[in-house]
Amino acid sequence: MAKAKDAKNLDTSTGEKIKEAARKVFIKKGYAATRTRDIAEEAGINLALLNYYFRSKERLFQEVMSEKFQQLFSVIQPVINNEDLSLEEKVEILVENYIDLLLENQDLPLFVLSEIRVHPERFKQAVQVQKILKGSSLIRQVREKRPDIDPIHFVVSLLGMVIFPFVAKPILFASDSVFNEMMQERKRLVAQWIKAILKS
Amino acid sequence: MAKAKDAKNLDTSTGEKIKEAARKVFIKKGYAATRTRDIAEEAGINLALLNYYFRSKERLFQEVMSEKFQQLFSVIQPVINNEDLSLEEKVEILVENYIDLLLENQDLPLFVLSEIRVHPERFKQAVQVQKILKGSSLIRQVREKRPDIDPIHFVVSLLGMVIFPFVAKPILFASDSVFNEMMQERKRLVAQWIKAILKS
DNA sequence: AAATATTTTAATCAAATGATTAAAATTATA
DNA sequence: TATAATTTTAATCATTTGATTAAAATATTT
Repeated sequence: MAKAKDAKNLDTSTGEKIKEAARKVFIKKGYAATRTRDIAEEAGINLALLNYYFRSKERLFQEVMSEKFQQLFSVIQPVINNEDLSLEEKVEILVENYIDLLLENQDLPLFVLSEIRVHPERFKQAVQVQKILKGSSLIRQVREKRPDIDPIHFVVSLLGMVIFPFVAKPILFASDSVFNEMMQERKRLVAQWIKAILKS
Repeated sequence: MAKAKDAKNLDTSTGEKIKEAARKVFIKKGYAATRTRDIAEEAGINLALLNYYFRSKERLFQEVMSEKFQQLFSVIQPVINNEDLSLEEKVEILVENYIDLLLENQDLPLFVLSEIRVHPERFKQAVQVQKILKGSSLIRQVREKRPDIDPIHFVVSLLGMVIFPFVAKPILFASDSVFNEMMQERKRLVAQWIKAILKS
């Protein structure tokens, strides 16, 4: 075989170069505004190679999106189902980890959410998220502590307080440095506030 | 003159038919995925009329977006600057009014936010929102009550708790009816919770 | 080294797309 | 009613776009 799949080529192979360029361009422009030529140029490869390696723009996008969707939930899943953590510990870790993830990938939430909005049919993974969440240790612990309120309200509040600033950043925040400092401060505040409303 | 600008034609005129179709299609698909032919078909008019009345796809979009951007903030502005309302009253009214607005226009936040993300340069209006917010009566009242915390944290939390469910709806909620009931219940909860964390 | 398989390139296609044009139809004005 | 202005239509343009093809270049196997 002539395929360059040796260890040292795994991260610089043509396929990976294309995928990395696709991540960058798809996330920056969204699916519809992205031209396969943009990706090819960004990757420094011939346009035909994109189709040679990934068949179509659509399939390349699916690979990128599937990866980004997972990235968005892989931080949550191990925490919300860790039976060894108390409810308050879960809240603290979730907030801290999620803000750190989003600070490193600020366009992630809006990229995923806006593509889902336009093409909900492509995201059957979303149904699974609902199931995993519903059956999680976190939800059970919240229900025990506050049987009077649907636990999803607390989860939505936590996620809203953490994710929304990233989604509304262009409207609400002036500079990057102000935003970043604010989000560091916010780790402590959101954890504190969620714990407070769980008691209220 | 031959223009049909009589009162009875104002809402069914060709220009308004095009604009209404543009609202529908742009919001459903986003700018990049929208074809001017989609809008023409939706409006039941000849494609050339779109350019005759609005010059270009770009200009038609600007009109629609400007309208929708305003819609998203016109509910807030009068409340946050009403000197006659106490902080707690402002919180209650903001939450109630905003949830009602978004229940009637569920795609509004994600439509506006995702277009801003992809084309931030087109939204100079966003800077004004920051100014108006910063100088609002609401911010002053929050600062008085909690001088220890940057008031923007509270505003972001309120907006996050209210807007995020609409943004994450396809992922977090199964059916429309469940969602709508949940959001009605949420009016009371978010108001209560924001008031609580203002005291914590 | 020769033969074979894989990767890369330049050229090209067909369809889609935003926009324009010139003529026809309609409406308003004189 | 005749004339002028406005609106609407069908046809067409020039680009753009995703994808393909056939040949060239490179790497692998025998």
